[in-house]
Amino acid sequence: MREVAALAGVSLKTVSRVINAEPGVSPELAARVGAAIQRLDYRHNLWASSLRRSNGKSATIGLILEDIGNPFSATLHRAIEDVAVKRGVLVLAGSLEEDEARERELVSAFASRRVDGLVIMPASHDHSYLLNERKAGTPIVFVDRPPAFLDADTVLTDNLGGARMGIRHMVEHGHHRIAYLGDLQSIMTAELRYQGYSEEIQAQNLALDPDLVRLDLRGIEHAEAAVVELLAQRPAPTAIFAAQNLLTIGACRALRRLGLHHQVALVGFDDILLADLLDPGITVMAQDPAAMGRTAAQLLFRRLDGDRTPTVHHVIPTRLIERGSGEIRA
Amino acid sequence: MREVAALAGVSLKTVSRVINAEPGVSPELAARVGAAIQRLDYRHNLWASSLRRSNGKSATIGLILEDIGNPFSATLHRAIEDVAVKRGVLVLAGSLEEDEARERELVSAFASRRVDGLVIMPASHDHSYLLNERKAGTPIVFVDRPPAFLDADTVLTDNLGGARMGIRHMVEHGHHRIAYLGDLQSIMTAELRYQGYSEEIQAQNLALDPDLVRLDLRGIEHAEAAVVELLAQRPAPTAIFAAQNLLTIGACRALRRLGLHHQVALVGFDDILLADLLDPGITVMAQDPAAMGRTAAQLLFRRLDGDRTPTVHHVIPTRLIERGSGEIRA
DNA sequence: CTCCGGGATGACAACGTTGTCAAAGTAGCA
DNA sequence: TGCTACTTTGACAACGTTGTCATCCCGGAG
Repeated sequence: MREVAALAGVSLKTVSRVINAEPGVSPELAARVGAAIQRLDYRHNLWASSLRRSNGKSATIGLILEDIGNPFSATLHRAIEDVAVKRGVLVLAGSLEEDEARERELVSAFASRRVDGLVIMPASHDHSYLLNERKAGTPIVFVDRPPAFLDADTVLTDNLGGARMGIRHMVEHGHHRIAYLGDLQSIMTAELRYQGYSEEIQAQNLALDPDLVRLDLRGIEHAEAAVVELLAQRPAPTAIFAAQNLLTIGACRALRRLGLHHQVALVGFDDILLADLLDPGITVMAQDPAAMGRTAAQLLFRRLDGDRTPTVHHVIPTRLIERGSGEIRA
Repeated sequence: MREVAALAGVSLKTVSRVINAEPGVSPELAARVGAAIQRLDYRHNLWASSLRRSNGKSATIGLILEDIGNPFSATLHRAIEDVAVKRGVLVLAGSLEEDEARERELVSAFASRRVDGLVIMPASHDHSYLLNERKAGTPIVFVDRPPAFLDADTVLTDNLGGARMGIRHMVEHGHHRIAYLGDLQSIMTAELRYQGYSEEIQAQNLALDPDLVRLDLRGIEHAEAAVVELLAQRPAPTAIFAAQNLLTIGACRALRRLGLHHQVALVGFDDILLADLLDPGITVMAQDPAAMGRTAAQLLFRRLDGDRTPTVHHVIPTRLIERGSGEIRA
């Protein structure tokens, strides 16, 4: 900037004025400064600028996701970016992989970079450590999973309601023995989905049979094995509710392997790309990560704009997509 | 930091020394400073620090992708993150959506944030504008698509070779009339895949029939319509090569709709989640976005570490995954 | 002619940090 | 005792920018 000022024969401050389009610079000087900027291909230093400015905004927000690479997180990320670009804000993102320590590391890395706000899909179960950040004025929005020991804005999928709806759908198709495949119970969303399953089973006056339930499954292979086991029981379940993406795929694989994919009903939680090309298509309770991201980002920016109203808890509904596998009758 | 110094009863500089773990601070003072840092929950300001430091590293890199939300980009992003975390580096990412202007905006936004390096999956066709960044010492690596009018490190999929292998595979299964579905020819990778198709067709002494080729298709619906058209011709093609993800899905849908999915062979470029659950499974030439991301990140960090050797061009091979649809005989 | 008002411009300090260098303290040795 | 050598600590400037305030210049009114 000093060089630009020298080349244009003006003071530093005038260059600053031109860059920030402040009023009160004669057109002639502005042109000279503009030319100098071009010639030296000068780049404004946003950090120095935000360091000096009183309110010190960095036009950057931090995003903490379970895994940037998985489709759910990636769609969420993209939706947040779409809201952010409109305000010239960039997004720093990091993956957790269910690692609580990593969560704190990332928050701390974001804090040293003075992000304006934080969107978190948490892995840990105590967020009181975030009190400092909030005291420093950084708004925080939780997505997909709620905060613990901290009151903060939240955007969640209707896990409990979605699971109940999925179970009800199968009951309506005549099923009484519905097996359940669940992810790690330590994950709040997994717990809620299981709660939805058991509530709905009981609401329908069915027996909650522990032999039909497989929890803490990680990944496709585990689910596949679990389904083979479940179907070997007598009486065998006539329907399966898979409470997560990969578990649905595993269940699907197992059913095909056993040649039962036209006999045993299957409903999955969370949509799967291509699920409509299969035969039968896989019926799912679809989440809406794009809506979640959009909502979370809008909430965050409202807070950044000074909204000090009490914390808000959004619940994004799930949608039943009937494709065949969930409509197989008992 | 001033407050920390006051509370600990030491000078600013001593606090700075403790934070950066510089040698020559007595353990007693270090402990006092540590306690003060805890008590005031002081946060180091990385930008002020990198502003002052001579080499001024921001421990942040910029990543420009076609669409953070699509599985290919997301996997690449994740692979880059995995390399970056090991060095305590964070990743800023943005989506292009094939918008050349947006590409320059993003580069400029990254530049004002003083990122240490840039990984770009470009949309534009002239990258001479990046010369400034490079002159400023920012290493740049291109992924998936090569730079134009700029010599820079590159990590590409073997598009031409992959397409040739896919075509050869179908020829070996007795096909002579192989249709081609291609994305926008303006995209370099699409052009290369088409070139692979035509080279291999000619190398096999087959006729390159323009009636079998549909280029500039965007998305599932277009591909679906194109396949219906292609198969209405007489003589009809006996095999289809879909040169991109969504086009493969579109082709698959069309074949199912026509009831020809067991008669007409199909090979897609780029793998599809769940492709093995379909009947027949979809044979693809799989790219390896994780390897591309890893390679690109390693390259970038080598440059950041001072590697000044001539530019490098990595080609990541594709892999043929046989699942059934590509092995249907003519 | 002086004086006032207002627009254009610049000098300077400050944001939070670290590199440089000097000062102060301690120990060892002749 | 006086000197050196070394360790520990702090004062100060500087990184690139902007907020504050002073200065300068010009035209118009008294």
